[in-house]
Amino acid sequence: MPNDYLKIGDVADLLTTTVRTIRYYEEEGLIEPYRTGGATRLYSTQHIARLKAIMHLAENGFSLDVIRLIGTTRNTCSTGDEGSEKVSNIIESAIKNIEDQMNNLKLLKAELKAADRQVKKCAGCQNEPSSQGCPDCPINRNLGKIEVLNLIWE
Amino acid sequence: MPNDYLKIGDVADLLTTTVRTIRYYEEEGLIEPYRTGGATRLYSTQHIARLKAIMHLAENGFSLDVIRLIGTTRNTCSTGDEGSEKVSNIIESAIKNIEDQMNNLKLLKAELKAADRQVKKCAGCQNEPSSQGCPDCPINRNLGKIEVLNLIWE
DNA sequence: TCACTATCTCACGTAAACGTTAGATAGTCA
DNA sequence: TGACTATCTAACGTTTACGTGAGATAGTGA
Repeated sequence: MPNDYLKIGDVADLLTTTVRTIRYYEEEGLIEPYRTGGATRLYSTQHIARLKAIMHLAENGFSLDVIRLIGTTRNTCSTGDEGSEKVSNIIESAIKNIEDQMNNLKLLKAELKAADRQVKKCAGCQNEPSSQGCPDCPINRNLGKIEVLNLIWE
Repeated sequence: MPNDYLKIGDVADLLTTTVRTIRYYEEEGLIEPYRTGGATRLYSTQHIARLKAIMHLAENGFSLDVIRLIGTTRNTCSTGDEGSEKVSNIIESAIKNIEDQMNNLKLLKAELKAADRQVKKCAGCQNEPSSQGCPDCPINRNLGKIEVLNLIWE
C-alpha cells in the first residue's frame, strides 16, 4: 500500500544502511515514521531527509544524544525566538567542538608527518630494529621531540 | 622502593587518567611496565613517554588496535629497512584518515554555520515553532539546501 | 485465496574502552 | 612491628550503537 511513501527496507537500501539502524534511531526518539494500519513503518521524503541529516551527523562522530537534542529542542520551545536562541547555542557549541577537533587533528597530522620522515630514514638499513639504535645511528637521539616515536621505538 | 620509577597511581595522576586505564592498556598489549618483586608495576620515563603517545592517539580517535599495530610492528621486523617501510605505510594510512576526517569536518562545519544563520533568523519571533512555518515566513522554504535543518525543523 | 517475502515486536548478543567491586598482598610511615 | 594505604588479580558491570535470531503478522504477486 505504500505509494508515496517508502517502507523501511527500501529506505535502508536508499541510504545504504540497515533496517535495524533505522529502527534504532526510532527507539532513541530521533524519528517517528508513519504507520500503516498493520504497523508497517512508512517514510515520507521528509522522514528521509531527516534520516540523512541524522546519519550525516552520526558519521561525523556526533552521539545520538546530541543529535536528539538538536532534533527536539526547537519543538519544546513556545516561541520562535526561544527556539532560535536555544538551538543556536547547541549548534555553536557543536561548531566549537568541531573546531577543537580540527585543531587537534592538524597538530597530530603534523606530528605523524614528522614521525614518518624519521621512520623513513631507516630505509635500506640491514640491522635489526632495536630501541638502542645502531652504534652510529642518529635517529633515536631525538625521539622525545616527536612524541609518537616513543611508541614506535618501543 | 620506587626511586627512579613511578608507581601506577602516580603515573595516573601525572597523566590525568585512571589506574584502570593504564592497566587496560597493558592488558591490550600496548605497554609492559617493570615489576617489583611484589608484582607492583613500575614505570620509567620511557614508559611514561610511551603512555603519553598512546593517550594522545587514543584521544584523537585512534582505536587501541591501531595503536597496538603502530607500537608493535617495528619490533616484529628483522631489518630496519623492513620496519621502516611497514611502519611508514601504517603512518601514512593514518595520515590519510586524518585528512579525510578533516575534510568531512570542514564541510560539516560550513553546513552548521549556514544552519546557525538560518536559525538565528527566528530571533524575536513570538509565534510558536512549527514545521509549516508562519504564513509569511521565508525560512522553511529552503530547508533542503541545508541538510541539518531537516532535523531541526522536525 | 495461496504462497512467499518483508516487517513487526521482543529480547538477548556484541565490541570497545573502560568502571567497579572483592579479597588478597605489598609498600610505607611512626 | 603495627597500622594504613596503595596495588594486585580476577571477574563481573556499563555505555553506545547497533547485530542477530525467534516467532508472529502484514503486504503482494499469481
